[in-house]
Amino acid sequence: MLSEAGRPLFPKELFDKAQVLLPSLGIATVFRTLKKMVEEGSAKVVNLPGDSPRYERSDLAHHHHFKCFECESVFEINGSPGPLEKLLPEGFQLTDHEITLFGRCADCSAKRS
Amino acid sequence: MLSEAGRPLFPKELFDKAQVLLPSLGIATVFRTLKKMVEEGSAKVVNLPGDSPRYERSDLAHHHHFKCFECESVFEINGSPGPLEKLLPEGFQLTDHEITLFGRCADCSAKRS
DNA sequence: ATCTTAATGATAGTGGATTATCAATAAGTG
DNA sequence: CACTTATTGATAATCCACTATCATTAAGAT
Repeated sequence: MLSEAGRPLFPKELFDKAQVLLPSLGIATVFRTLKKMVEEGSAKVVNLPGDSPRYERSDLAHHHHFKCFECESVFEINGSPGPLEKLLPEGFQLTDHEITLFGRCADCSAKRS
Repeated sequence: MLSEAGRPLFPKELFDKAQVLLPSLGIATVFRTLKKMVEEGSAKVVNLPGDSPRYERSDLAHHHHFKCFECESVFEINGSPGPLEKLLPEGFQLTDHEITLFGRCADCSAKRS
């Protein structure tokens, strides 16, 4: 149940993938396992705006996500824009940030022209 | 029902605020009105990671949001980090982005020291 | 004012994700 | 192996945001 793709997955996606290998698997076990993995630190919750939580392994380098609004696919984006601290008002402390890019992925862009 | 605060609001928040002025108001009307306003373009949906949709007036300049993980308050953040296009892989087209900063707001930072 | 049509409020219903329950199965242990 | 304990699968139950329904009320029109 541990392996993952190059993008964060929904519990249901994980369930479908895992069920191919372990047909008796139940969805409850997926949720239980994910919860445990997050507590233990081996998995991370990925909340993209407007969607229910996805999950990814936690040993990935800091990255963000791109969501194609046409095929709904999510991609990992490496690299970061400039420093974000300078955007904060006086007295605010920054501890985390989430950047989601939206647009058309390479495939959907190609199919369009 | 139209006026709003300096931050995006949940339908329920809007409902509570409006009910003070118009005690007979029902929650259905809030949802209906918001839907209409979004269609007409006078309001905008704000999806912050992990939360249900908030709403804000659409005549605001481009901005992002900061969410205090202590008091849960959301603040508008003006300004933008560097260009985001350069983060994209070949062939990807960027049409929108969402940046959410997390941390401790000025009030919660102060109360802490 | 009378008739017609649109907007509203109360609330039941829906949809989707997640959790609880509990009997069945699998793991450990000695 | 016999027994104790933990894990699992199936599914009912829960939670929440949102929508549908429909009788009532308010607006408009003449």
